[in-house]
Amino acid sequence: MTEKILKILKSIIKENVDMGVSASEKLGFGHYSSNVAFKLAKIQGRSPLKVANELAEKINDSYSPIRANRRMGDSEVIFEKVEAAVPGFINFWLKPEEFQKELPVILKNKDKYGKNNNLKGQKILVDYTDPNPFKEFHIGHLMSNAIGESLCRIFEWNGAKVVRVCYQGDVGLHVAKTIWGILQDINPVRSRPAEGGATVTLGRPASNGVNSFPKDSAKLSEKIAYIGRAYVLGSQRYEDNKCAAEEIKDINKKVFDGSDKDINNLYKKGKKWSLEHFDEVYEKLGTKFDHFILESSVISDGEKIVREFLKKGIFEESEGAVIFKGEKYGLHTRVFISSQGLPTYETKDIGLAKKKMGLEKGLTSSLVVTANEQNAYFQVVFKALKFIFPEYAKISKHIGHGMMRFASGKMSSRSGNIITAESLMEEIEKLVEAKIAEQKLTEKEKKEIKDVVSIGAIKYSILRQAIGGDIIFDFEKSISFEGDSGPYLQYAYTRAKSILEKAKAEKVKPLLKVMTSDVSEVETMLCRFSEIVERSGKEQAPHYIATYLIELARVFNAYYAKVKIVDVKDKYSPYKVVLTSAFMQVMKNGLEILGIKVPERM
RNA sequence: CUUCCCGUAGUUCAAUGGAUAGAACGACUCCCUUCUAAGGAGUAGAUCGAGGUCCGAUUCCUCGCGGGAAGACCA
Repeated sequence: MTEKILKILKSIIKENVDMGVSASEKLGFGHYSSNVAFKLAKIQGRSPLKVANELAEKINDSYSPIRANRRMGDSEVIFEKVEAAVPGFINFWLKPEEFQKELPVILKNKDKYGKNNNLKGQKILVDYTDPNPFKEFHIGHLMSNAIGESLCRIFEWNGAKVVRVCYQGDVGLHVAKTIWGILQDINPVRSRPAEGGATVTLGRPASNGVNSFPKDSAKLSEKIAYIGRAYVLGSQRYEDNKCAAEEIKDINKKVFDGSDKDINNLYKKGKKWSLEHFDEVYEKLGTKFDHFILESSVISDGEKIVREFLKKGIFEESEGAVIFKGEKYGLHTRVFISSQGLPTYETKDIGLAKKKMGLEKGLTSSLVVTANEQNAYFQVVFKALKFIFPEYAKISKHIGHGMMRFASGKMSSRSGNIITAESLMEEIEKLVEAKIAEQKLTEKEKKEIKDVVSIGAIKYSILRQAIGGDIIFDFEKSISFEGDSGPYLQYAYTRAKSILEKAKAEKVKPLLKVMTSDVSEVETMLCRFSEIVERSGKEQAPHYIATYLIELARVFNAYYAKVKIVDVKDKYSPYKVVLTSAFMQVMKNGLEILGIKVPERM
C-alpha cells in the first residue's frame, strides 16, 4: 500500500526528498499519511500546510473519484479522498477495494504471504542459543534461542539464506568445576569443606559411601539435574575454597590434555548426557541447527592463530599471559592465553571465526546472539579479529539481548540462583493444563495445546519487547494469558477457526463476490503485514511483529464481538468468512516468524 | 574510578525527528437465551530534571540526578 502511494507521490514531486509514508494510527488521519510536505516546504522555503494543500489537490485531480474521471480511467482511482491537515500532513483515505483486493492474495499465497526479496542473495550466519555442556540449559539460553530463531526467520522472510549455528562449550573451567563436583560425590575422600560457603548436596545424601552418580539406565532429566548440582558445588568451592580452586584448575588442565583416565570417562559421559538433553530442548523449541560447533574443535586453531599474531605484534605478552591491549582502541585488555598456558574463551572465539568462515561459502553477514553483558567482550574480540581476518570481521556483528531478571536479582548458574529452561517450561505447562482441564478435548489435543501454548507464552514474553532490554520475568504475569501475550494471539486464531467450522456446517461458502461497501480495521491491518515484515528485517527487530500481531488480534476480536460473521441470511456473510480466513493466515504467518505455532483448538 | 547501556501511566512494554504519546496488567463501570468470556465496550492515569539544535524532540547534543552492565587470566 505504501508503495502505491509512494509511486503516486514520486510522479508528482520532482524534488529528491524523503517521502515518509506510513500507516496512520487513527482513521481521523486517514489510512496512511505522509510528511513530505514538511521536507518539501523546507527546500522551497514555504509553509508546510500550503505545500500539503497543493499536493493533496494535485493527487485528488488524478486519483480520487471526485475529479479522476476527467483525466484517467477508473483503474487509477485508488483513493476515497486525500486531505491536507494541520500542521502539514497529507492524509490518504483509500477506497475499500484497495484493501479488499489483498484478501485473495493472502489466501493464494498462504504460508508464504508476507515474504519479500529485500535480502535476496544474502547469506546470513546466525550463531545463537549456545548452551554449555556440563551446565544447565537456563533461561538465558532460552532468550538467545527465541531471539536468534526469530531473527533467522525474519531474514528468511526477507529473502535471505540463513545458516543456523550453535556453539557449545564442551571445554573450559565450567567443565572442571562440574567434574570436581562429581568427584566430591563419588570420592568423598577428596572432599573439601566450605570456608564460609553454603553447603550443597549432590543428589540424595550419600549414605555409607554410596554415591548418587546416575546409572546409565537413569532418566536423562536425573542425569542433567545431577550435573547441574555438581556445577553449583564446584563453582561455590572455586570461589570460597582456595584448595578446591587449585584442584579445579588442575582438573581443567587434565581435561584439556586428556591425561587422566577417570576424568576422561566422566567427561565423556557428562558431555553425552548434556548434548542429548540439548537436542531434546531444541526439538521442543522448534529450532533446527545447520551446524553444531564444539568449543573443543576450535581451540587448537585459535591458539595457533593467536601465537602467530603474537609474533606479528597484534598480541602482547604480559605477566606470563598473552593479551590484547584494547586500550589502544578505547577498549579494555583481555587475556587470550592465560599465564597457565591455557587458551581462554577469547582465543576460542578466534578459532570459531575461522571455523565459521570455512563452513559456508559466500557469507555476507555473521551474527552472534548472546546476553548483553558480553557486549564489551565482543568489541575487544572483534577488534582483534579485524587484524586477523579483516574481511570476516567486517561482516561480523554481535547482538546483545537483555537479561532475564527476577525479583530475587540476577540469575546466575554459578551461584545456583537459576531457573532452568526446563523448570520454567514445566511450570507454565502446568498452568496451561489447569486452564484446559475442563474443556471438552481429547488427550491428544490437550497435549498439543499444552506444548504449543506454553512455548508460545514464553517466546512471546521474550519477543514482545525490543532486543537488548532486560526482561523482568514475573511468573504470575507471564503465566497469565490475558492481554499482551502469546496465548491471546493463539486464542484469537482458534476462535476464528471455529467460525470457519461453523460456516462449513451452515453451508456458508467463502466468496469474494459481494463485498461490503466499507472496510473494517481488520482489512486495513491485514494490509500492513508485509510492511511490518520488511521493517523487522531492516531493523533486525522481532518485536515489531509481536506488536503488530497484538493489534491485529485486538482488531479482529473487536470485529468478532461486534459483527455476526456466519449468517445465512446475510449476503455479506461469505465475504466475512473470507476475511476471517485471511486473518487466520496472517496471524499464523506472523506467529511463524516469531517461532510460535498455532494450535487448532484451545 | 573509567567506559557502555537505560530512565515513558501504580506496574510491564510500544512509538522510521512529526499530529491528540499507543497497548497490556492492576483499579473502577458495563456486556454471555448471539460463531470458544483465555473475549468485548468504557472511565481514570505517563515522557527523571535543566539547558541547547530544529518549523517541530519521548527520539538528536551537553550537564545533572537515578538504575544496570562491563572493566587481565570463567564467559
